[in-house]
Amino acid sequence: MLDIKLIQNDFETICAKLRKKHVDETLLEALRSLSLELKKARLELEPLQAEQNAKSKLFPLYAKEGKDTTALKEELSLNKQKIAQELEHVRTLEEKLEALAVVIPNTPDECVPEGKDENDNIELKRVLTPPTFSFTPKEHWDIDNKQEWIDFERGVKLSKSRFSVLKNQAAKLERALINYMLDFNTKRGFHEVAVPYIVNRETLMGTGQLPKFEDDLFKIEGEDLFLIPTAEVPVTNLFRDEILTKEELPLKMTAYSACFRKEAGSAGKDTRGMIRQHQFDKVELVCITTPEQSEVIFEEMLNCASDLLTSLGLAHRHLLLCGGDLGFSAAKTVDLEVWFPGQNRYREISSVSNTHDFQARRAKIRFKDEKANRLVHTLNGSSLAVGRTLIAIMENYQQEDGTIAIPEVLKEYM
RNA sequence: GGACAGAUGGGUGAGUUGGCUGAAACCACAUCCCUGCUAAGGAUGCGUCGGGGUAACCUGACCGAGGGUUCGAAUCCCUCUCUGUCCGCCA
Repeated sequence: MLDIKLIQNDFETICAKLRKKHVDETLLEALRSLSLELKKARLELEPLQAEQNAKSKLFPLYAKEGKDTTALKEELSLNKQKIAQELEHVRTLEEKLEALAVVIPNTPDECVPEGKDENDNIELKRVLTPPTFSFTPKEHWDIDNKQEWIDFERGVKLSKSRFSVLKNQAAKLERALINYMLDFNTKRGFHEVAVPYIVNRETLMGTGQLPKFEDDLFKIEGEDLFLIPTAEVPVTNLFRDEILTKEELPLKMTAYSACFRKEAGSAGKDTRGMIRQHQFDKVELVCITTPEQSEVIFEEMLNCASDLLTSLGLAHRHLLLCGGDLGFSAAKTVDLEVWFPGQNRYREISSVSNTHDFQARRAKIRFKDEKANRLVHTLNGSSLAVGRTLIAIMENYQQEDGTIAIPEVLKEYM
């Protein structure tokens, strides 16, 4: 959520920033006028309440002095009605304001480039050079054409399209990858946590998936509960409604979880193979920091994910997302794209974002700083999407005879 | 799933015959003093969010959530949620 005060006091700046994200300005104007209206309404309500409070305290005094309270009582009954009216007005405005405020995305950081979509993202750097092959490299489903590793057909039988089953070496590699990634992150100072895969509405509001993106989530029927789309959701919300001490920051966490996404709006995209599934595994990094240190932590997280790819021998590149491609909660995002020889292109495998205080304001995560309580910064990043790493290994480590080599660092995990 | 009990500030925990209690006390924490040695003593401060004011300060809301009764509710009534204990079930 944006800071309403900033919208009141520095409207033009907020508008200019959100223009990068192509937000409809009439929404912002509505938000501003609503917030001013609410301020005015409160100003009318509060003196009435103050009067009611003060005069109510007269009753015990009157009783002591034996004075008659009939007139006072009548006056306050009347005032009470006025309060009820004003209160109703204030609440209506509050609800409207809240409904509007929670669907407006975060403002992008200054470093975010202008742009419409993924074509306007800026490549920051490339790490490792893609491997060369003495034969034409295949896509992962062709390497494994007998479905010895990934059984797409039976995944569909069990559930529906975009579900798959891992078998044999693939199942084992998946497990090895999860352990390797968690160990790698732990060595970098991230503390491992294991969290629920089913969370409530407040939790999803906190990180910004709700109310706007309910269609992307799997909902538990008959309950106000949802399957998590990423571990970022429960891990960030661990500290919802809490006031942390400055000493315990930064909180650096890593978690493995299964992730569930409806992939609404992705019809026809990546329908083959394991790139885009309704259920996938991911190892996530989440940090909670002071505003002062969040940029440093961002780099640390990005390096962690990038180094992880390097350690697996996977060529990749860093992409600074442009305003139009930036997610709802993010102020700044760098995507990591790994080289897929079979597809002959880079594909996203990690995404590291700084949300500044956007999620913190929604989730009320604060820290004690000297005198005041301030909002923390929250950051998240994948390190890495496990399924995509698995198929990246399949494509990059494929041999001419159809077998697949195992990256050196994973051997002890297999 | 059934029965009973409970839900108060960072923690423990008073307050539940409605009225200067937004909240005792203790612990923790912060600053200062004393003392000097690893422990102790003293003073002050210390809930959250918001509005007004240069400031001192004034003021609104909040005692699980929502609603009700009342001039006035942490305290009474209703609904919901959660936690604990016992029973049932179960990996």
